[in-house]
Amino acid sequence: MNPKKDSNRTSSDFIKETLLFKDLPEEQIEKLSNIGVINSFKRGETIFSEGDNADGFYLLKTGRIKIFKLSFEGKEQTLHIILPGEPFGEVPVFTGKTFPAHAEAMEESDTIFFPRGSFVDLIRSDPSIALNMLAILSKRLKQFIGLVENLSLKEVPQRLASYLIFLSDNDNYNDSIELDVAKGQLANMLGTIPETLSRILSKMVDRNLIRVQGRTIHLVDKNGLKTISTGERTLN
Amino acid sequence: MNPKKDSNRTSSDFIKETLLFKDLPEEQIEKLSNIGVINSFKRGETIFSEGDNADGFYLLKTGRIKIFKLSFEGKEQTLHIILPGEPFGEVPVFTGKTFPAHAEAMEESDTIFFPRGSFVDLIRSDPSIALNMLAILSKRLKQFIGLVENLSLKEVPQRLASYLIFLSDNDNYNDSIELDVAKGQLANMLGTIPETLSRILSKMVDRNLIRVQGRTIHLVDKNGLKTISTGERTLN
DNA sequence: CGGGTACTTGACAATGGTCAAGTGTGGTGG
DNA sequence: CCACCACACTTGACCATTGTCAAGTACCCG
Repeated sequence: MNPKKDSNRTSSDFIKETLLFKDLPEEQIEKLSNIGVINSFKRGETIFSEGDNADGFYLLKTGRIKIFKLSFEGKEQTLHIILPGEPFGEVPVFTGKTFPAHAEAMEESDTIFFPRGSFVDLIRSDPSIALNMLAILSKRLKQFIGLVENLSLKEVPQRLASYLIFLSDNDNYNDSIELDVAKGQLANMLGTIPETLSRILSKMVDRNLIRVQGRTIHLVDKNGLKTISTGERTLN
Repeated sequence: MNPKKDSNRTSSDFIKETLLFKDLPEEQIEKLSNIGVINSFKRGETIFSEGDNADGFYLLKTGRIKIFKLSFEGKEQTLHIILPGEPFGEVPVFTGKTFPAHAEAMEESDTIFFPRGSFVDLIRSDPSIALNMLAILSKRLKQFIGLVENLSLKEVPQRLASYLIFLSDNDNYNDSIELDVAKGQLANMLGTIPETLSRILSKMVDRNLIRVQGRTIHLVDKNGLKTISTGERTLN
């Protein structure tokens, strides 16, 4: 098989199914897929670092990307986990010139990079792209508001309970869920550390709220979890 | 004086000087100022609450608006303080239908309300508005990233030091600053409570980092504050 | 001058982080 | 197929930071 031709074809097929570009006419899609540069990253590889100059943004084709901040001492706070079809690193396209956070591949990932200039031109010519991008940024803003709320107004058990409920609402209606990330990574997302997460999980098991088998978690008392997630009840 | 005519005139003059609408041709400005509905709020009055249905967004003409979240127990986390010329409540225009947070006037304030439909039409017809709005949302996203970083990765003294340095960089190069909000409100912005803020201020005075006279703060040792703000040094 | 609000200070409690020492567990190579 | 190693996770003892509750002081507005 011819890798170049193949990746071109799948690129345009892929692009037109993303939330960002779904409304574009075929010809624009073609143009985009010629402009976009495909890059592959191995698990753990850095895509960009906070402060790096940004002359464009990325669209994730396959894999998963972690967007995060690091403290002076090296503690990590995950801001976002990017899934296939989502753009990332788009903030500096519209504001300044440097990335406000770090991006790292969580697994083998393929990205498509779009240079800033041609993307801004596209927006000028096609307002539906602008509206799509506005919707994406607004959604992200909302997610950040939720994250701020968690970090500032909720304690770790509440955050964990919220996350478990969130997963079970999304996945299925059977009350057994599969963590999509390692527990250490989950701690980073919830704004805590693995030790604390581990302790709270055991406490929840003691209280007969959940059962844990590796990454599988059975929600035994979903209502109990809900009252904890709102802060009505505590874990003590 | 004729209040209606007057407010119309100042409306369009005001609108064309905002970041959002600055690039619009005169005729569009006129149209907007006819569409926009002026509302006045007294100090402490609620503009909207989290969960309220949103069928448009606001532009602040005069005064100050606080955007905030409340916890179950009633603790407040300030997300943003809106200044004249800035839009607010714009997120649900592009995503869903309800406001993700509360908005309250911090002082006597005049706002201009734009219904969703006509604004989306405007974006479709004029891409420069879209780019302006994208710039505004991106900037806000960046601010939220900073807030998350503060809440998750920094302790309160670091947050306070960052804020003091931020004010002094903005205001003047003379190392004396004026708090733009009450200390209790500052505590809400920094993700803490008045008691803790008060204690840390006194500690900073003890360490000869600052001097405090009401809302005026003299930065005695700006370098010291900087090393604290990064986490290189602590306050102990 | 009076009253309410904002702010300060103290004693205490608790949440969650640190450090250290285990206990799995999965994947690779022999 | 098993052994081993690295790494993820767990658990315990301890401590720091910050929140709670209560009381007192200062300050501003009418």
